[in-house]
Amino acid sequence: MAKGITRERIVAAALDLLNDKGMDALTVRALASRLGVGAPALYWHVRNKQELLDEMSTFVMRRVTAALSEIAAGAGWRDGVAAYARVLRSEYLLHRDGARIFSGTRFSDPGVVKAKEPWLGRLTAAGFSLAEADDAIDLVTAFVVGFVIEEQERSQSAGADPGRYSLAERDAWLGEGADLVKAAGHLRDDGDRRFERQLGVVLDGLAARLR
Amino acid sequence: MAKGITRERIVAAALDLLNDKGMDALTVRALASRLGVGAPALYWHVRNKQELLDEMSTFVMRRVTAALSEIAAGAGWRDGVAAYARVLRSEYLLHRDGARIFSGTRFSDPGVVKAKEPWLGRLTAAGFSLAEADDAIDLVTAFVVGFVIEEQERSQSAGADPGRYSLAERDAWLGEGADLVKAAGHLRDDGDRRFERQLGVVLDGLAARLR
DNA sequence: ACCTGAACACCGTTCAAGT
DNA sequence: ACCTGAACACCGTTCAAGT
Repeated sequence: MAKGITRERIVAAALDLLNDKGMDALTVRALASRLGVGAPALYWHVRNKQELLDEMSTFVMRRVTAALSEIAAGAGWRDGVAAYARVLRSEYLLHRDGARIFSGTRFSDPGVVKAKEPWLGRLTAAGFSLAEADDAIDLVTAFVVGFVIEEQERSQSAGADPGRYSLAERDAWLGEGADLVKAAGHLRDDGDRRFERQLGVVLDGLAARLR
Repeated sequence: MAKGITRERIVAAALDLLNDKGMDALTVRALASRLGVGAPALYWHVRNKQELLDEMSTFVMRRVTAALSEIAAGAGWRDGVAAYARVLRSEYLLHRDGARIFSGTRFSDPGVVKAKEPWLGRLTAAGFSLAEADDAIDLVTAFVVGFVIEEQERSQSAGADPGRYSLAERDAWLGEGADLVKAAGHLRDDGDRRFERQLGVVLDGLAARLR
């Protein structure tokens, strides 16, 4: 019953395995056994493990572009860019270590790269030059990637080593001085709010380019 | 002559090996042989490979904080934050896949975290609230991490697969349509200039918070 | 205290052979 | 066309034993 392995089923199972067991446990052998086949069977459908990882990240990015094509048809540039940032973050957050694994990989699907087209159109229509529009998309993408990498690392090592991020232990670990660092740690609120505030700063910076 | 392995020598050799051969070739065995010892010898000085990676990233971040303590004593907040962003980027660029490997890791040295203290002081003195100052540092860090991950991935896969990033091949790969994406690709200039422009946008966004 | 030799339980990948 | 079985050249890590 497990036969009839396809490229899509392999990618889907790989994403499941990643979420279940984490990056280190995402091995060709474990993936194959989850699909009910031997490890060499996968090499009929996929050139090597790197191609599998590329395919996984292409899958995630296709979901991002699909989610975006439904939104933001008539919205202003600011709301549109904000929606892009939120969708990218939430898709990364769906997968363990998503930002680290899926960022900075080459897409096997031209459609994912082409998805930039309407955004460039919207931004230039709003008054940005083409170069500014391209910079804007790259900047927002870079911000989301960096933000979520830190966010996921934090939540993961909090799970593995609870107390490492408790405020009291952190204060003790920091030792003498560093009062502002400690105070800032106590002010720190949840990821959603911090994301929205920092995204707002980026959008304000982009808005400043329109004058 | 190769004896007298220390933690520092191991970390230095690991960074060398990373630059020479890349992430996949950074194995405990290869590192040991470069130091003229057997692989198990390293486990006397380091708990496991993860601890070695943490130590490497702490080393890199110590260089960042050291470089910063020499600059930016009397500079304004904007120049100071810009200097931080540039130093962080250039230290990441010194190591192959530096941004991906060294971002989002836990520091073994409280001193690295404490280095935020003078920055929080400078930003609050300039009129930011403590929460805004903390956000500002995180935002700039996230931007640099995301930017350099993309930058290093691009330069690495350009080295491995030349032509993959040639404009003509890329245009052909994109196929029909996507005229703005293609035009933006042709406008794209070098990393330094793109970094400075995007950093400027972030700084403008932060400046908007001062009113 | 510091390192070696040998071993354990794994990896990704290849390839002849089966159906 | 699709998959198995067996094998190759590796991994990270442990541990008794040496000095």
